[in-house]
Amino acid sequence: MAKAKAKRTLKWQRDPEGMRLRILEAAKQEFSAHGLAGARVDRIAAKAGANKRMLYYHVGNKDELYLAVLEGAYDKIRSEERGLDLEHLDPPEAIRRLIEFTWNYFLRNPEFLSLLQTENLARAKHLKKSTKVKSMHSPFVEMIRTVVRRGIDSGDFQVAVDPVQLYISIAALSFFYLSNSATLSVIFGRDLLDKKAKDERLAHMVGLVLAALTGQSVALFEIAKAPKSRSAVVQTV
Amino acid sequence: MAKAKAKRTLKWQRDPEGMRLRILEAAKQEFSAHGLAGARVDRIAAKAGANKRMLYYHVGNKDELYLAVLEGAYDKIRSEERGLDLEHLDPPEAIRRLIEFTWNYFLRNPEFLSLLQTENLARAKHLKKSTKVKSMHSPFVEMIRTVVRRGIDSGDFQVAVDPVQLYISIAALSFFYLSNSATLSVIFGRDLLDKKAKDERLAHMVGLVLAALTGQSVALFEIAKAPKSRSAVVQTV
DNA sequence: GGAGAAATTAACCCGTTGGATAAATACTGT
DNA sequence: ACAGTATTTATCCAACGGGTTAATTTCTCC
Repeated sequence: MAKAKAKRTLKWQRDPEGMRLRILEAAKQEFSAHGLAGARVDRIAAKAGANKRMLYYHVGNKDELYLAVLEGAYDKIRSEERGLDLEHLDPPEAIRRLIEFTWNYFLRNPEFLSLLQTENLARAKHLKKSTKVKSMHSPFVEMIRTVVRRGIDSGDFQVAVDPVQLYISIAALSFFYLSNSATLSVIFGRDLLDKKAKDERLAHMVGLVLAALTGQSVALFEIAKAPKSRSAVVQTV
Repeated sequence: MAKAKAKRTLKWQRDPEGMRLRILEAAKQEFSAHGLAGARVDRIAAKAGANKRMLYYHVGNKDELYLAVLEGAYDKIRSEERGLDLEHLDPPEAIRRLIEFTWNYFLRNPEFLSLLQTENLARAKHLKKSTKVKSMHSPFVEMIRTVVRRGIDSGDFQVAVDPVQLYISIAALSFFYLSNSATLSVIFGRDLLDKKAKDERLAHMVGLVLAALTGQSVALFEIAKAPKSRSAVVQTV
């Protein structure tokens, strides 16, 4: 019989790279769903369609696996941010885009939020060991610093802000809302994740930050576009 | 011999209430330090100076213990907030005080942050079971709503904001900074918890929120008190 | 086509951990 | 003072979970 063809039913196939990816993906799911201590090595193996031994063979023990996942997560968001191209937008638009990107990225990648929470619960014990992660953030900070400086020079922004401080605030507004939506929804008795609530939140955040930077609180919220002079405009809810 | 006096060395004393408190305190420490899955029942017992059996006798199993801790945490912050007395301050001052209180409360009670993170990792599974917690938040929201309304009527605030949205933003700015300070300090390469950094953060947050509400970005940052007309003022860093 | 390396499976090991059982000790009211 | 109950201690254990060892199968290159 032709050798290339009916190779019979092999019990398994070799696929080191694919296996490694499946393991990391499964681990990401598991760690973000259950935290570091709550994660189960057996579940990761099962989810990856692999034998538990494979985790140790391809990545390492539980902690190393976790760090690999974490590094991958940072890698992904920073690389997407690099494509934002804020240089060619006028400063207020650049800030708006950064906020919108951050918000949407967090929405699309809830595991990223969970992983960060988990790592902070561990006081960044693992991240501190990583050499990769430390180096990839200064370009990002410079990107924001440039936007701020341009905004001041153009007169769009009233006050210079430390770019790190600004980025932390932008991230905070999205991060806290989303990562704590479960408890917040319970205590405030409303679903913070339905369509309408999410739209309102984005508008609120953009308004808050841009108003503070530009001093133009009329443009604060989108619905405040055509108000009757200076009297207050009530935001949706 | 006098009975009240030399009662000899008792092997142990009864103290149900004290024991319960010590257990809850120890559990708070343990859960906030290690998360739900990472917490060890034996460690809690040891830390409480008790026998493991006592946890089950006085509170319940691990999950019930955890919920009791969580409820206690919410209870404490809401009760302190009730003493803020925002009604008698003019609106911008009231907001400033709320921000400062929130910031300082989180600083003084880091376990509260950890507990919330842990509970959100669990998607509020436990909190949903709690009947106590749900009821104690509407007064708080009303308190903020009143401040906002007063600010609009007085002309201090330019735009009406949903009080829940506003509170979430205020909490977010402090919460994220503090709860994620470990990873943020690593990736940005500076210690976000030293004295100077904390002072700057508080000023930044107050400036951000008040500028957005009042539209007075000149008063944004404390150091921007005496700027040379409308040109930009560089914030500390 | 087959030897040796790479990848994967299967089975096991052993400390840990949440929880339970039973016995001992301290109070309280009478 | 003592009986009965509330509180606490002393052990125990079965399941779990991370990690390891050893055998099996597939692939590659000569």
